[in-house]
Amino acid sequence: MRSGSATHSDRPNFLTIIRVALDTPLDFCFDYRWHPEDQAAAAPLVGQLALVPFGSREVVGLIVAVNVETTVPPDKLKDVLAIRSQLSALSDQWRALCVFAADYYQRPLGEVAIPGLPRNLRAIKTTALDRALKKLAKIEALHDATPAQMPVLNPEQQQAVDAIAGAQGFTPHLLYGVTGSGKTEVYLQAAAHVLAHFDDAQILILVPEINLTPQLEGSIRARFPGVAVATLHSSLAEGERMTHWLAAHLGQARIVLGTRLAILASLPKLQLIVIDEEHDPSYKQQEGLRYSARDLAVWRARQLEIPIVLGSATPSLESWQHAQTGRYRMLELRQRAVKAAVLPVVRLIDMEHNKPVDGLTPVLIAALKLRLERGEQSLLFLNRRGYAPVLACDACGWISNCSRCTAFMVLHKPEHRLRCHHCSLELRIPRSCPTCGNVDLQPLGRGTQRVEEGLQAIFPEARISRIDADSTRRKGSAQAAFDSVHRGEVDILIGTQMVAKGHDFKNLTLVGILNPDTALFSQDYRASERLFAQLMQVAGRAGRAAQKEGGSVSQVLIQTRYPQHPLYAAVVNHDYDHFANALLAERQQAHLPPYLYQALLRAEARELEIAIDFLKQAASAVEHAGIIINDPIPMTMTRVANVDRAQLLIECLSRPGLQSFLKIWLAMLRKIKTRAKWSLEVDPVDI
DNA sequence: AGCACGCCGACT
DNA sequence: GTCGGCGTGCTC
Repeated sequence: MRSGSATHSDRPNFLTIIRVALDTPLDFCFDYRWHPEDQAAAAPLVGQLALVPFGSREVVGLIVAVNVETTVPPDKLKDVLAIRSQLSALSDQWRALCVFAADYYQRPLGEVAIPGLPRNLRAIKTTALDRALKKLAKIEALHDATPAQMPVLNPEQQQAVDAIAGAQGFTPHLLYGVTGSGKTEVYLQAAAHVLAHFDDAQILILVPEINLTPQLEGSIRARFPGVAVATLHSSLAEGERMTHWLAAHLGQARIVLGTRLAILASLPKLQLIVIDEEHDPSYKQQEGLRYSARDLAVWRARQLEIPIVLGSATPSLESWQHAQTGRYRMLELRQRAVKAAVLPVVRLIDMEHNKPVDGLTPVLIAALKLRLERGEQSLLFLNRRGYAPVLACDACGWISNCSRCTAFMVLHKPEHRLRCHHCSLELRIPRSCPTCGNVDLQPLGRGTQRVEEGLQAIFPEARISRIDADSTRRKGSAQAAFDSVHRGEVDILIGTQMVAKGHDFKNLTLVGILNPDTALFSQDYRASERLFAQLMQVAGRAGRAAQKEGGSVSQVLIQTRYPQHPLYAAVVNHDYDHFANALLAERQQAHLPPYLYQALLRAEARELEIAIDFLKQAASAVEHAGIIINDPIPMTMTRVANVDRAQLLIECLSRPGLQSFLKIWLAMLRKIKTRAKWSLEVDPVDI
């Protein structure tokens, strides 16, 4: 134990000041003294991790500078406790990525760089790190990049692969192709090309949700049997996360497959990035550092001067715009690659003329009946879980409001509960109306449970399975439910958006979409873009496999009250091009993203007034040319778990303009004394 | 964000 | 008499 500054001043030549980024909301770094215990200790390097005392705790931080001159008074300076010298330093490029993200999203560097590291790397003890390093050292590095046999590509796919393989330097590609057009095969062959041409290349493949797309991981491993593949996602166990992260950092893992958090992985030999389903909202982190993994991926590709592939059947308007203007290279897959597979026929069912019973129109019921007779599977998509979204009293008008949120409590019949989906408050279903005593309480509206009940009454013999967040609460139960569908043990599958992603149901020939209309008239201008993507994605569950001889063409039936709506016309015609172009034109005219850049200041407090008051102060804190500061408004769902929330939208026609404003503004916001909790989001998606 | 310190209410 | 509520202030 060293103590007393006299010791240090005795040998000033050995004294080094190092600057460390720590995971704290304070937007500056911290300086520490370091001197070798003995002559053998190697000097700390930028990019290494260091254990330091911080307040009353000991924490691990990232060394961002050594031999700096410090302005911290000597009596405040503390000594570094240890350098994690067994771990090679994180690269300049990785740190530059963190610096960029911190700057762009207006957060301290440490909050970007540290939380993404495996928890055990941030631990005081290094036993887990040492163990993982030992384990990796024993694994013989795999070298054989020879892929297992490669399917022959159709001309469009081949063109796409050639374009990616031939790309020089930073080249963003938008791989635009409907479900089943063979995007995955393009990724795999582009990857094969990169692995064959660079001895030590690493490839990063991002997917929205790794648990819902187990097929991709399987295809990658099968295609590259001699290549080390590592996965990175939030449901890894700590030990696995440590070894996988280290394998990436050491360059051992040649293909890294991960969710959004993998974009912050250390990948020293990165040569290609693939973002599958690039439009997917889950690429946006929605708490803490609210980054867009897709945007960071593009930045990273530019920084490294490597190609990046953004794949989607329904690209985000941001990427679509870039492809239109030529900033991204458009690679289009028009044909379905699977032999004999054809696009499903999409039909609209006008609910005005086709009155639903229990939420199901006669046309849809007849279509379900036909599939049952043929022994084919059907999928009903309804993005609303529970039995009914509200319970109401006819006599006095009471409705099941949550006492803690601006929301209804949802009726969950199997559990005999009213449940708030926002604060998880649960009540027993009241036997009679709490205000007037009426015993005849009515469920209003329809969720997946109620559809399941109604369907079972119509088709008592049918094997019906419901997949939603409620039916799959137990770990592994979602997988079990999907497996059972794949084994053909289910005739009709009812599901929320959980069933929309990834799964490829071989014997599924009917998709019914029950209540999509609400998104058409949403306040959120992004709702229609999302609805289109979701409809295409669900529709893609049908008709993926080659049709049996004489089998039916897969059918998608959409129940709607607005069959004339242009969005549905585009879905029926499988015409994203025109739809996206029309949306872009609207956005341009209305001055909305991607023609405008936004930031959102949110505030929350026990009383709405406190939050609004803070936002008002923030709005008047500074004036700035070219910056539009809107009025503070309560959020649509004002109260969640007894906290009131409000927000303030900032807009600017130029991204750098917004950036430089935010920097100044934030410094002023930090000085405002308030009891509200607040946070700033750059490029918000939910407004 | 943590965490400690600090000053006022109901309890073994 | 103490446990503990969360307000305020600091972290190299």
